[in-house]
Amino acid sequence: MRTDTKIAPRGRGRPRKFDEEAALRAASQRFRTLGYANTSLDELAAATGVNRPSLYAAFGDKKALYLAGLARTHEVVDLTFAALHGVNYPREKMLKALFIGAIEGFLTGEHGPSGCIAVNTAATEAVMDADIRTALAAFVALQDGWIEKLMAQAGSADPRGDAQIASSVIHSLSTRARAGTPRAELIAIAKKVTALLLT
Amino acid sequence: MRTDTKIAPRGRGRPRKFDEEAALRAASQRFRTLGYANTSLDELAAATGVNRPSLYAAFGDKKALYLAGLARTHEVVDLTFAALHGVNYPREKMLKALFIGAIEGFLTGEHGPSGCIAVNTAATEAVMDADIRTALAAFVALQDGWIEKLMAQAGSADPRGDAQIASSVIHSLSTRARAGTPRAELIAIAKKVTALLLT
DNA sequence: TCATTTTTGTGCGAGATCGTACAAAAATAC
DNA sequence: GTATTTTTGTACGATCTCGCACAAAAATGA
Repeated sequence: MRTDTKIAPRGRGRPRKFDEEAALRAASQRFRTLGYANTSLDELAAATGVNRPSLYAAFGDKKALYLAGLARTHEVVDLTFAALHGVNYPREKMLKALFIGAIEGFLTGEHGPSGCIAVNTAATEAVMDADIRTALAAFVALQDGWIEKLMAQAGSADPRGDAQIASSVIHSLSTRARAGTPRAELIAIAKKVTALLLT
Repeated sequence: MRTDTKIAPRGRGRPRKFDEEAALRAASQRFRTLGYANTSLDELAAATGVNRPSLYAAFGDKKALYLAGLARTHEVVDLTFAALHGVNYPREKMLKALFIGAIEGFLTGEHGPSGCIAVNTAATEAVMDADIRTALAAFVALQDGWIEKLMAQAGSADPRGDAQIASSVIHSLSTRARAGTPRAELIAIAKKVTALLLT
């Protein structure tokens, strides 16, 4: 993953000192680690290298920044699934790619395994905040839908059912990663589901 | 579920005006809805009817109160699983009891479906807080362990594997409930996994 | 060179939040 | 009746947090 991006010139006034994409990445990372409510704007400013007024100018308030981070994650996940689309994997290899990819992603993080920002931070806010709930639902639907497509492509007899189960287990793998479950156990669970789905 | 409990006399000084169990229930409910970070002590005081100094005297600080709520949930879940232990259900009926029980519980809540306090609020704090991470891991292990026991009792050929999958799907059902997924869809997912586990 | 535009960065103000100090209240023990 | 013990409830201080105001800075356009 490239971390250096250019700062596009924006015409008239004083040029920006920060890259919006990079700032969004850093902010998302912080939100993922700490959760929405635990992440203060001071921390976001420190993490992004952008001070609060500039963050507000660029993204709006805290919630808008969080939603932008969720949307960015949504895009990244979308692209990741799209990359598997059209690749001619049999079901077993496809499932392995999905689970291993998810697990390795969930195990990354600034302060230990951090799982998925949507499953483990958006879900917390979802009950009280309709916007975040909508974004979470869209994220879940995106994952369910893509896996269904991939299962169909790989010749599953029940793509919808297989996708719902695989997707659900991925949600749990995210939560388990945050709980400190070691990689080997996560992989063991993935293998069990894979075997079951292949029967 | 009984909501009225007696206030036991505590010997010497002025008697308590509140029931510790009832206060813990109310506090847990609030934590489950709002998440740990979003729940202020003012809200807890209002929800329990106990003012802050008394809450501190009875439970310690905010985190101790949250952990006490998690522990109480742990006990309740433990008792619920224990009730199914020894009951002579075949696998299908046992799985149905597990999934339906989970789903109906997840759909309750003060402000819409609130899922599971451990999966959807403890997981958020787990990365930064070792105590909460430990409690979450214990909760997950409790559920995995019980379902394994129940699957073995019901004659599963791979109780461990079946339990990991069923337990994982239950985690996802909690998250999906908070995302606003309707009951019918949650039940459909449960049915799909049940069918798969019975093959 | 001078005006215009946009970003930066300091600083602030209103409000929320946590935890506790302290006196009054309500019980028991002697 | 008096002393002792425990809880209650008000009040407070210290800190954090959010969002913005405002002047300085750094670019472009005329």
